[in-house]
Amino acid sequence: MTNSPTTKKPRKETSSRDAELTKGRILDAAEDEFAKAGLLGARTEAIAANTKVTKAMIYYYFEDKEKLYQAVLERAFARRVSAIQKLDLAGTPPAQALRLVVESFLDEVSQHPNLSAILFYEAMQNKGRFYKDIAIATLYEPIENIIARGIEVGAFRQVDPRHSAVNIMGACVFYFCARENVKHLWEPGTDLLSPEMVKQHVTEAADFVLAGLRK
Amino acid sequence: MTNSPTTKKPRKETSSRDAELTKGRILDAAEDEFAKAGLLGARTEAIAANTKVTKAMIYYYFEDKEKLYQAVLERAFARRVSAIQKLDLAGTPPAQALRLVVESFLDEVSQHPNLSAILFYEAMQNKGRFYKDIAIATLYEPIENIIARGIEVGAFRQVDPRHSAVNIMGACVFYFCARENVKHLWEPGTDLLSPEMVKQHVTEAADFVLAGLRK
DNA sequence: ATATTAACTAACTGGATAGTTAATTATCCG
DNA sequence: CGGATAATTAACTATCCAGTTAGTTAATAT
Repeated sequence: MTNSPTTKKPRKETSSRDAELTKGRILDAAEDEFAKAGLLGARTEAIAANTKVTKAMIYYYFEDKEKLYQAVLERAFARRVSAIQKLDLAGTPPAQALRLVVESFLDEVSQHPNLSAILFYEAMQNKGRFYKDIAIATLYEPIENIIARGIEVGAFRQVDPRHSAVNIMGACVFYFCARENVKHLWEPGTDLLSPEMVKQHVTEAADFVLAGLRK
Repeated sequence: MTNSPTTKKPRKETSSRDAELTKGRILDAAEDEFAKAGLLGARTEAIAANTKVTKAMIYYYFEDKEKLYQAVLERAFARRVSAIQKLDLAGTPPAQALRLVVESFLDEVSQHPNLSAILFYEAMQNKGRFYKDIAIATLYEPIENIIARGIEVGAFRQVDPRHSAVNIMGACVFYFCARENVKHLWEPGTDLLSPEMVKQHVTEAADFVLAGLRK
C-alpha cells in the first residue's frame, strides 16, 4: 500500500532498510510525542520506542531533537494550511465563505489534533520561536480577509479583523486542546473526540462564530 | 507591609526565617515555573533559584514536586473562581450578566495569566488528573446557567449551554495562551499583555460572545 | 543562659536522558 | 560475485535533575 508496483523508488518495496519509510515512521512517532509533551518534555527514547528502529536513527536522519521538532512542525503545519488554501472562495459571499473555512478548518483539526497541541506548547514553552513569521500569517490571513470583506459589504459588524480572527481560532480549537479538562463537564467516560461530539462542536462553533460577526 | 504591627504572628516581622513568607515565595516562584513548563517540564532548581532559600526547602514545606504543583493549582484556581463568585447576578438580565462575567473573568485572566497556561499544561500533559471534578464545574456552571436562563427568557439563541460555555472560554483565553504565537500577526515588538492591547481584546471578546448568543 | 525546636543549607545520590561512536548488516551496482 | 555504501544497532558518556541526608543557625520558651 505504501508504494504502487509501478513506481520506481530507489529502494525496494518489501520494507526493512527503507530510508523514506523510516524517516516517516520517526516523524509520526515524534509528532505524537511532541503533542503529548512539547519539545522540552518529549523523550527521544519514547519516540524511538514507537518506531521499529533505534534511537540513533533519529540522530542519523535528523541532526538533533530540535531539528526533528522543526521537521514535525513544518509537515503538520503545511497539512493544515493546505486544507484551507485548497478552498475556492473567490465569488463566495463572506458569511458563506467564513462558514466554509471554519468547517473545513475544524475538520482538519479533528483529524489531526496533534498540531493544535504542538502549537500550544510552541507558544508556551518556546515563545513561538520556531515560527518563521510567514507561517502563522498563512493561517490567519484568509480569515482576516474574509472578515474585512464582510465588514465592507455590510454583512459583518464593525470588528477588528485581527482580534476577531484570533478569537475565532480560540472558539474553534479550545475544545480540542482543553478536552482533558473540560471532559469533566460531561458524563464520565464521554469521549470528546467521538464523531458525534465533534460534529456537535463543529455546528455549535460555526454557528457561534457566524452569529458573533453578523450585523 | 507583610504583617501589621498589631497582629501577633508566631514569627517576627523583620523577615528571614519566616515560614509563611518562605512558603509564599516558593508558591510564587513555582507558579511562574509551572506556567512556563508545566508539571513535567518544571525544574525544582529553577523554582528554588527564584526563592531566597535552597531547593531543599521545597521538599521541607511541600513533600514533592507534585504536591507543590497541586498547592499552586489550588491557590490560583481559588483566586479565579472567587473572582466570578463574588459577582451578584441574581436580578441581572442574561445578556448583561454574561457581559459582566466575561469582563471580570478576562480581568482576572489578564492579571494572572499564569493559571491559564497551567491549566493548558494540565489538560495536555496530565490529562486533567489534578482536577477534583468539582473544580472545573465551579468555573463553567455560572456561565452555563446564565446561558440557559437567556435561552428560556428568549434573549439568546437555542444553543447547547455546555458547548457554548466551552467555546466562550476558548474565545476568551486563547488570546492569552497563544499570545507568543499570534504576536507575529502584529507589528514586531507589540506586547499583547499591554493595558491597551488587553483592553481591546476584552471589548472585542465580550462583544463577540454577546453577539454570538443573542437572538 | 541554655535547651529545644523550627528554619535552613551544602553536598550528595541514583536514575534518567540527549547525543555519540564504532562496529554490523543489508542492498545496490558494476 | 564482490566491493562500496546506505541503513541500522548496541553500548557508551556526560550531563541533568528529583529527592535525600546530615549537619548548622536562629528564635523561643523556661
